[in-house]
Amino acid sequence: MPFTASNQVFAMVDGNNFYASCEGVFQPSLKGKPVVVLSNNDGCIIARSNEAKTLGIRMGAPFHTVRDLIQRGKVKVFSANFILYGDLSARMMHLLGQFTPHLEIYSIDEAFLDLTGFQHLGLRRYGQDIKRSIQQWTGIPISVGVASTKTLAKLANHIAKKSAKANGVLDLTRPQYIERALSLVTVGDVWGIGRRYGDRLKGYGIHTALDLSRAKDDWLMKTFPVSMMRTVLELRGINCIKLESQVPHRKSIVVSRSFGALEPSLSELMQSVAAYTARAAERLREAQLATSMLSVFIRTNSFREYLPQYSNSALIELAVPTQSTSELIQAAQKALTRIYREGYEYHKAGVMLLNLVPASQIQQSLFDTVDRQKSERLMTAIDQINTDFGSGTLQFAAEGLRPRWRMKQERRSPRYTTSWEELAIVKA
DNA sequence: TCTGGGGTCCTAGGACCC
DNA sequence: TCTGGGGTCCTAGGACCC
Repeated sequence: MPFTASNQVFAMVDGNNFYASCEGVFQPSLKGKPVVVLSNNDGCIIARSNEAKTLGIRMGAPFHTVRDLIQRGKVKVFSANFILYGDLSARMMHLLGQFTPHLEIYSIDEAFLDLTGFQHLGLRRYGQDIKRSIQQWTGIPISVGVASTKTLAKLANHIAKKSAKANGVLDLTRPQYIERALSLVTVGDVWGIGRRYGDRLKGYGIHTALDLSRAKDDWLMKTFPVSMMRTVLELRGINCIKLESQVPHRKSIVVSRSFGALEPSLSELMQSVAAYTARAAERLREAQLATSMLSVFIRTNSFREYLPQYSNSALIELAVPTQSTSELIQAAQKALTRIYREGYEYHKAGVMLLNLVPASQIQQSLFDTVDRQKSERLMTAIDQINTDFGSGTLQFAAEGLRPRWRMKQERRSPRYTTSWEELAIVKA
């Protein structure tokens, strides 16, 4: 018996074309029109409405390579507006929480729901209820996949989104349907199998999720990392990946940006690194964490093979975990001077905070020269002002004023839900 | 001209120690 | 000059996810 019945029931819910759908929530005139959303720096396509997909605009395509398609197809183009998407996401997750005792928020637009014990309600009907509710209260269309493991729920969701018959909801808990479903899904579309493993598997004659579920265990174990075996067991209905409703605290915080066409000078690199550090430190305090290790990296544009290439990073350890922006900016600038070399066109820089610990665990060191309590009060005050009066109201001098290197965002929609200046205007 | 950003996990291999 | 095995820890790089 390849497919084990399990009592567990998971639903995987995600927003269809989430970012593009978010743009449509406050602009009903976009309905039925092709819409795309661009990455930071307006670099490439990160979301497409169904109509934009039909035009042949590929996910991840650099903006400039699809400019023609976009003009011909009269596609509406937006710069990413993550504040808006985050807010709509929070509303969606809040509603989903009312449908389950255990919710795992997996990404900005995806969640797993524990529906174990809900079978008597009719899982398909329950899924339709969820879908209707989210559509009604947020305006976001979603898809729902239901199955006995998270990997199968993902797969059910994948089919639900594509099949007209499913109408956005697929219940895959009954074993007799699983084989057929697995045969419909390309191996590369299975959760946990990416491009590389997908190609390798095809090389071995494994083309569908069904083929993969039938592969030999010992061969899998010696050919791939253990994560592959987990995926295969999950496809067979054996639970290996638990629902995580209590998210463990994150292990790293990264803030990085590319500079686009600009070639920053050393002083501009210094400013940008200071600004990224300040942003990372804000997120650190928001999560009530502290860091004792900071890494800075810079690199040239690897797409331009004809130019001299350079990429390096430097790690700075701090004696005591800290949340202080000024302390971190000092460390970051020290790291940058270590790795900076003249004569290169830098394309990207970033700051990583590592070794994160709960802020409550910070212990004063004997050799500590910083007055931590004073620094903490200052940071709290700065964060509060920036929350109340808008991000960037107060900033550190090291970040520079009106810098050239700030990213391009020429087509951002208003922050309808989070900014007083940008509320939707209703004409009656 | 123009190619995102932010995460996690796993493994291999080196350094080091006994 | 050649010669051992085993354990731990760390890091870099590769793979995956959204």
